[in-house]
Amino acid sequence: MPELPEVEVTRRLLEPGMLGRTIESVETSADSYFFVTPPERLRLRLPGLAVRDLTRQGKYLIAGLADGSRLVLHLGMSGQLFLTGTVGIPLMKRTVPGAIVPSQQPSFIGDSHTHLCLSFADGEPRVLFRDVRKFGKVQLLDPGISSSRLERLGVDALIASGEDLFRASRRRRVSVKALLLDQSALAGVGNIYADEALFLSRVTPTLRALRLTRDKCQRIVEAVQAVMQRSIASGGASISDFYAPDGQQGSYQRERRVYAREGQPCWDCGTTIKKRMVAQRGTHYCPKCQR
DNA sequence: ACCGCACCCTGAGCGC
DNA sequence: TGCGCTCAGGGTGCGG
Repeated sequence: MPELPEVEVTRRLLEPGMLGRTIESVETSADSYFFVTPPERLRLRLPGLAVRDLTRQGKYLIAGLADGSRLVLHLGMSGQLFLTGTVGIPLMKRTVPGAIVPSQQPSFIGDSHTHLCLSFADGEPRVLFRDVRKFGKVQLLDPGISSSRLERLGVDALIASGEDLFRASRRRRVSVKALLLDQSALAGVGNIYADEALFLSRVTPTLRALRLTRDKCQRIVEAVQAVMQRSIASGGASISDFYAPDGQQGSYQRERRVYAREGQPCWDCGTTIKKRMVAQRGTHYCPKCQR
């Protein structure tokens, strides 16, 4: 689900519900590989810490805490972050029990897919982290400790230059599609925006990275940023089930030109949009516009 | 160093 | 209705 634009939309809506607030208690589901930091440790360490800032690096959200530690969150494929209380949270077809009537709380808010609940000293709202497939991650970094996950990331896609992509493409025999999905090249591009940006810049997904010119890299990065900025402005892409922390869905899916449009006509030339596997991912493109 | 692949997990949609 | 199969917007770790 979530690529850079969805994570940024999440960050913007979550920020006012976290900034300056002191965590009072932490509830978690049972330990699983969702927890890079074991849940007992989160329950022990987080209470008493205020949230200093909420930043984003690629698809990662990072809450800076008062003692200098950082809570790193990744949404994986199906992760959702919610603020309780606002509207009653749409979770697939259900609503989180207790999201609307907090007083009826049992000990744990949310459903069986809710893995983390942060409660704050000043009351509602709480922050819920739900993730059906558990490909998401939560990790607490002690003050001054770095994370190999974050260190591996390339320049954030929103601020990258054509030259950044060009440098990352040298001596890479992989397809340009694979290069865009590589988080150490540009951070934040996923399958949807890779396909959309390649369409917009008229580049075939299978083109070898080492054959890219500076000029083409420039066009691709401009296209990546154009589709991402546009998506952020429209609340992200809710193609299957992205919900922002306030329960709202985005509308970027209505603007997509190729992703999940196989068999439909290209908006520009009318040619049928094709889908094939590139870099082990479903890849959508217009065979006439992109070559 | 780089590359492709298996794998982590659950749910939806499809054909039979 | 139900079964089994495939696929899904991500990332890591492994062997070649």
